[in-house]
Amino acid sequence: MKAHLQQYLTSLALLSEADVHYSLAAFSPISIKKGNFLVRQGEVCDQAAFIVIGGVKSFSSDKTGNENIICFRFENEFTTSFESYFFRRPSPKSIQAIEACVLLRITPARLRNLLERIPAWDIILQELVRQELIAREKYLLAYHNKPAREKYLLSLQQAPDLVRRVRAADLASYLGITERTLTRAKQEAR
Amino acid sequence: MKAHLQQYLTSLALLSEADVHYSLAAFSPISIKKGNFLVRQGEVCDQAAFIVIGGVKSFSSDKTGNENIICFRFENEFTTSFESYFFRRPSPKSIQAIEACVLLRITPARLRNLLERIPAWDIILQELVRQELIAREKYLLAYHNKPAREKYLLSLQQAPDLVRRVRAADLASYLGITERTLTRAKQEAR
DNA sequence: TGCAGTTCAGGACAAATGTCCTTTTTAGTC
DNA sequence: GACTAAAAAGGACATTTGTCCTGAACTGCA
Repeated sequence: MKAHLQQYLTSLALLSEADVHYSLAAFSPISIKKGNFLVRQGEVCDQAAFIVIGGVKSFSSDKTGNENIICFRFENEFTTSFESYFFRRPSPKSIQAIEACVLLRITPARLRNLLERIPAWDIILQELVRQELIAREKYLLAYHNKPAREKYLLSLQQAPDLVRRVRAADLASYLGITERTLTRAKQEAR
Repeated sequence: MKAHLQQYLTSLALLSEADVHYSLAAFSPISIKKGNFLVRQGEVCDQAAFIVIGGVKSFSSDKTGNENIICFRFENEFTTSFESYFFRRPSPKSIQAIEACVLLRITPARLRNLLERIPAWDIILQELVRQELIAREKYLLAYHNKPAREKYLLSLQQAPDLVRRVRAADLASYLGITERTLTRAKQEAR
């Protein structure tokens, strides 16, 4: 169950074997169904999760319920509403399972404990934040200010697995276009 | 000249007076004209800068020269091509002065020196990265998947100073629309 | 003050995208 | 295998946005 996380933490080469072991104990496994929420926009996020199986989407939604997806996460990635989790503020976004998921969760309290006992966790978190920033910038630099067809072709090229895996409506939201426009782009690509 | 940076560093409450003093010495003042580049896309960024006076834009540009602006920075903010500066990789974006600027620059080598001598600089950098991530997410959560007029009204409301200060073409690029569309939005807002 | 370069507003038309809806396809369940 | 729900495709039309262009307003500097 925790084998993937164990391997992930080991591969970072920042923790001793004992540290990895101690760290694993701080995570609790949970299975959730497709459609369940890890966090709801406006609520304080009290968990970060390592995804063992499945995938999630992060998004904001307006009063009319339109979803604005800004990121997906899958196996062997962490997911949380970063600001909300660390600063205990209402979350600006929701995180929802787009597939049945198996997660390893950790509460802020347990994470604080890890940080006190194992200083290297500080490095790990720094790196996660950095990667997250780089990912957001990469998205903006590549997709922002591009017409729909180009964005679709780009996603096909840069993230074919994502295109295959998420449903059309979610991919469209991520690309900042409507489902109808995505269909047209697909059709023209044939 | 360095008074603003001194005040900025002091206000963080992370450095002793001596640390602040030592830190200031690592920064070199430079004046640049509107239009000059701090970094060019594709080159390795060898400076981070604290903006004393003026403003800059960060953007990617495609072969046709279209600018895709993803962020602005002004007085009392740091600016750099983060990944390029820290990992010595080609920068995915350019940073260019949109006004005459007075900057305080620091090279990666000098920053490393600061990090060795003053551990609190680690905290400062972490915080800068965090703020950067939060800013990008905030943009995406608020502006992504919104029609042009709404984005313009939102920027008017959330960042009126920015709207006043940057030229229309740059604001349009930042909002992901054309200058013509921005003009229409302005007209309808009257 | 006048001139040149830059920035901004807006007309006319074309193209892209969105809305609303129906049909087809797919996936899951008993 | 049949039934149901979910997802995807696509038609018809409205709206938004973009392109190309011109003229007005503004800015900096001689």
